[in-house]
Amino acid sequence: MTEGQIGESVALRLMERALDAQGLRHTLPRRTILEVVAGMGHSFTPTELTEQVARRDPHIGRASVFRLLQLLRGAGLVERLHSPDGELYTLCLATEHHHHVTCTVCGRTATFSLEDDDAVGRAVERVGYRMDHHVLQVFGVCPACLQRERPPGRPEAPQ
Amino acid sequence: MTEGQIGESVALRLMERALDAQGLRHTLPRRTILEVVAGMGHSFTPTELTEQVARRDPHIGRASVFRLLQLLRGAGLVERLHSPDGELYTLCLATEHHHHVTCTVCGRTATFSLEDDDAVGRAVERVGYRMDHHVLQVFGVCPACLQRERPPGRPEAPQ
DNA sequence: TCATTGTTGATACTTGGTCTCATTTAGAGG
DNA sequence: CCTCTAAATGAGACCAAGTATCAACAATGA
Ligand SMILES: [Zn+2]
Ligand SMILES: [Zn+2]
Ligand SMILES: [Zn+2]
Ligand SMILES: [Zn+2]
Repeated sequence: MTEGQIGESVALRLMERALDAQGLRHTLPRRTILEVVAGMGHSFTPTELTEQVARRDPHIGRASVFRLLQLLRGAGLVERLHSPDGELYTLCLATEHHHHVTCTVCGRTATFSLEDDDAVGRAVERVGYRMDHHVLQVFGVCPACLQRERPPGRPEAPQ
Repeated sequence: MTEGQIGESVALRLMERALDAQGLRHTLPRRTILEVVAGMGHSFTPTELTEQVARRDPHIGRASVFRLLQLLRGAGLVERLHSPDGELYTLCLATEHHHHVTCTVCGRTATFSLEDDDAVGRAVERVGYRMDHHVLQVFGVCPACLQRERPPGRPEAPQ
């Protein structure tokens, strides 16, 4: 079993458990969409998702895909972010608070944590607001794409 | 002259200078849209903006509004953010790096800075990415709305 | 004044997403 | 296994936020 497949089945199990926890029913459309989401190796756009779902079962409606995405977001298992080229959804299984970097070249996403995450809350309180929630979106270039961008033997020109 | 009006004229001047700096022409539609943007006391949705623009000059096309918004974003004078209820644009004149808190009740926006803003870049580097840009969106409740939410004499129930 | 080139508005189109509603189906209880 | 009900579905209309195209128009510089 490849690492990807392990990740997939874990993701699938977690997502199903999250739906169970909300007393939601097991249906075939849900199962299909969940499998597709779990199979996504990286962040995906709604169109990518709906296309892949339609490929497995053209009968499944667009609305159901969005409905499920919303449930998963509510359960904290996928996050939506607003990338320069459209909406991106990312599967996210980590439980402790963290943030995401998304590669603007290939879409690969990594997670990281801040040493002092509460700094935001404190800074906001200083201007009199009560913080509800915060979203930190980071875009950059992943190690693999950096490698490709600056091939060995042709070092980056000094800027 | 009220504080709001001072802010408006400053905003207007800054925005026109930004367009000048790009060698862009002075046109009536642009002027009108700029005035409306400058007159916005808080963050606004595209629909709010287009409605207000249409009220001043129903002849101005939706596309021109979006085109100008894009120019202003490029010049760093307005920021777009993805709020729970739709897109929000915020006029932003400060020059040094900062972030925004948006009140989820009334839309009022405040700015704040982090003591250690580079913490994000460092955290991202630690996972091997090169950071391009980051967006920190904070939503909360502004002092005024907090006041209204918890009126004097009826203290917040201990939770 | 005139020519150039940037800008505009109309219109069509795309993407992301919600709403409604009639039909289907999961799954609980008998 | 059957029955009933509430949940879930898909079709399709609808809406918001943009973008692309393109012919008409207008700001500026010569
Ligand atoms: Zn995550
Ligand atoms: Zn990459
Ligand atoms: Zn700002
Ligand atoms: Zn407020």
